[in-house]
Amino acid sequence: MQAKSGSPEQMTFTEQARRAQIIEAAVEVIAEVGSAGASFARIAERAGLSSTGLITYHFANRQDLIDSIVREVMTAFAGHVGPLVAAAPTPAAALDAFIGANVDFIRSHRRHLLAVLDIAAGSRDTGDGASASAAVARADLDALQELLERGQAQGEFRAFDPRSVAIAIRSLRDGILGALTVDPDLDLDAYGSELRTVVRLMTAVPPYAQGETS
Amino acid sequence: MQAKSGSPEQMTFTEQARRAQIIEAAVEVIAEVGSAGASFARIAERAGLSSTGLITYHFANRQDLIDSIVREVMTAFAGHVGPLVAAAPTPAAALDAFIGANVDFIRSHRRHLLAVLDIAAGSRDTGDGASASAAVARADLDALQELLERGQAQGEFRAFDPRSVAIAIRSLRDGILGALTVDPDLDLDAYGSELRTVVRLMTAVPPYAQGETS
Amino acid sequence: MQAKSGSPEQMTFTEQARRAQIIEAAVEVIAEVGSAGASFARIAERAGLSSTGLITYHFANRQDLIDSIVREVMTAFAGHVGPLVAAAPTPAAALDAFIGANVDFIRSHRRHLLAVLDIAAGSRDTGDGASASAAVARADLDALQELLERGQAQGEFRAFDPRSVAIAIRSLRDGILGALTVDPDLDLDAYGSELRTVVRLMTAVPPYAQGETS
Amino acid sequence: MQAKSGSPEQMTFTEQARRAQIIEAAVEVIAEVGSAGASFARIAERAGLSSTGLITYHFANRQDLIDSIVREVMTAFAGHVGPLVAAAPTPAAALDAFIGANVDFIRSHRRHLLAVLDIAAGSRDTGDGASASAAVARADLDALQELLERGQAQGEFRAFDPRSVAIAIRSLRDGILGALTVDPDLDLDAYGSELRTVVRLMTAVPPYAQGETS
DNA sequence: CATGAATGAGCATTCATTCAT
DNA sequence: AATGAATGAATGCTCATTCAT
Repeated sequence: MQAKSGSPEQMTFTEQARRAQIIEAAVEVIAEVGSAGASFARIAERAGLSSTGLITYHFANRQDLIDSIVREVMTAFAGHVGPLVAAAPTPAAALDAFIGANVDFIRSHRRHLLAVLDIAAGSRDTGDGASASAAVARADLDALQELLERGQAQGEFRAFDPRSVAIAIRSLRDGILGALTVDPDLDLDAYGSELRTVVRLMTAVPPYAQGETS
Repeated sequence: MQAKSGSPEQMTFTEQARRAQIIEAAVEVIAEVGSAGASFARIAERAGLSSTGLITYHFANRQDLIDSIVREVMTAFAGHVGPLVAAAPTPAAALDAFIGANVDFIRSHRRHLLAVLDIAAGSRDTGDGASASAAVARADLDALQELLERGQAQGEFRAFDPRSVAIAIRSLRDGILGALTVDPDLDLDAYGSELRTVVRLMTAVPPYAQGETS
Repeated sequence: MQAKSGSPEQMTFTEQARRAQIIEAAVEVIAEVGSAGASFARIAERAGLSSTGLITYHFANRQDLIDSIVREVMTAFAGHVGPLVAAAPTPAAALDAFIGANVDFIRSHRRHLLAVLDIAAGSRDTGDGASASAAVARADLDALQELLERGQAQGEFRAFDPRSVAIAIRSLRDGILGALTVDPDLDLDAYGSELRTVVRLMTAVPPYAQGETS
Repeated sequence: MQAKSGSPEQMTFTEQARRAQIIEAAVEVIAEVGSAGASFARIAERAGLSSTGLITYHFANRQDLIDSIVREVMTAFAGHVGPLVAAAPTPAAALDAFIGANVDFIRSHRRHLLAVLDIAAGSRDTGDGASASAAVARADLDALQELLERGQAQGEFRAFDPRSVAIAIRSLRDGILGALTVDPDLDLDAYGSELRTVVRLMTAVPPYAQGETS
């Protein structure tokens, strides 16, 4: 009778299409007015639905909708960034590809990421500690840290605390969206290339310093 | 008859104390459940007030309360970071001091900054673009950019786009709070010192370049 | 998603019925305690609704509800008075029919008119001057003035300032409600017939004048 | 300790002055935004008081303030109209003086009367049935009726139901304020003189009709 | 006499959610 | 599968009134 959260295979085609339509509308609304301002009424209006009841019909509740958005966007994100990073020959190249792929994805999915970022910012205190966005964020950070450790093991990266630098790199990535919000005309190409330089400099083994300090 | 927003000198002692008490309670609540979830009811409860009416009595508006929080925190922030940065002999030292002072302030005012960051994240779509937090954020970024340009002029920093790197550094600073939210046990000392290294590496004139130009 | 103000044809049967029910309850409450005292809570209670939310569900606004009441009552009023006035053979007969029809309508719709009068009295200071009730009142007065001018052109009415006498007649009509409020046991039949005499006397061509011109 | 409603003799000079000042401010505010919109905050602001507490200090409660306004204005009204009516040699002259004095008083005390009219319109349902304004209105009407009866006894007025015509005349008088509200530029002189004519015509003994019907 | 801080009831409105159809 | 009517809790805010000073 009600909102199945089961795997997609159990859904009819119509069901899947409706869910996608609602998620897309919700992403747009959240990107525009924030998660807090994205009422079911506004989302339904944007999606051209006749009633907010349809949202509750397809999603168990608000949290389910929000989680679905995060899952959807992060899946697409992983599908874009993952292969490019995996294809890189060395950890340094992978890190460079990671920044580039992130910038690319942000360019093409700005609203989706703004929405997810807004959701992540607002998901505190839920008690269960395992909101979809928090879990995804943690996994993301772990992967980055592992990449850094591999690079250190192979001598491509200088000696740093991998957790700290992973956090720093994630901060830089997330900061792009913040910058875009404040200044929508930001030149993403220029900023992205500066970011690649910055990340290279902060991770690279210093050419002389290495010898000098030893 | 109500809620004067006049300068603090025009306020009675009681008025100032109550406002401070309410602001403190609001900061705690916002840091915990976000600005959107920080209802007057919750703030009043936290502050031990008998009713939400007292909040409206001391602040004209919800917006007035929010703006007051931002003003209060940013004033304290500027009071801590500003002098330390100003006292530094060179731009590079100033940048290092900036990171250090930020980490210090975040350590001692975590909830205050979480609150302000949450407010800033949620202040979109207002249109006028002149919400208290947006203005403060812009001024902050401009100051950082100017510092970088001075350092470049004095040959302390490598050639980079000052705006981009200013944004990057701000991203790193703001990211601390995000990291603290996800992982409250983060070792701030360790992360702060890694951050200082990272910022030095990303701005410093590369050793070989240094040699070439000398 | 909510509170359509569209034409009645676009409404479902249920919608129309609920709106009518709420309007009827609101009229009763306003007639009793005035527009200012007619809170949604009181109206909902009178209508037997479970919550004030249902009022906001069917009407966009308090203003929308108030305007709907005025529109509804004035439409019924025009539907009763208009044809009777239009059917009269001469302006004098029309004026007589106007008074009679007004008294009739007041008798059968006392509370409705009390409500509308109260709304009209309270709709000041809005500035735009185009509240539903103000517009209706002006149109009403204009029609009355035009009737008087026609009567003067046909020699049925004495020479008077048509605007002034229109205002006077409207004052007499509106005064009925005031009198009914103060003294609910007022004999409307007696008062109505006296009013018809009074209006005839104040507009008729004086007998001697009549004789002179014949 | 608190708001005495006792006779003026028991009040100090300051007390009297403060009450007058508050009443005057309240009259202005009520005339502008209506009784419902005239909050203590607005009245205190208009009167230049530092707190609404001062109003409650001088008046027992809102009803006391409202009643005081009505009493004050109606006393002034009676002081102006009464003597002029009493000085007239005949009932017909008294009635004519009554209309003239009313128009005069309205001209010089427009806001005061608008305030009282608004108060009267909103004073329903109080239960005790004896709100200050209702009592005053009744006394006013009784006096008018008595005047009409005297005129009939002396053969100056035609045979009509004195109560009905008294109500009609009061309606005409009260209507002036309504007209002034809708159209502030109304020519009071012209309207007043038309009103005198109208009242004469509706009360006078018809020159021929009298003979014809007998 | 006067002040201003405090109180708590009441307001219109928004909202996610339920449910009969 | 979808609709739209209904619910009731929650929100920011206004208000008359109280009271210690």
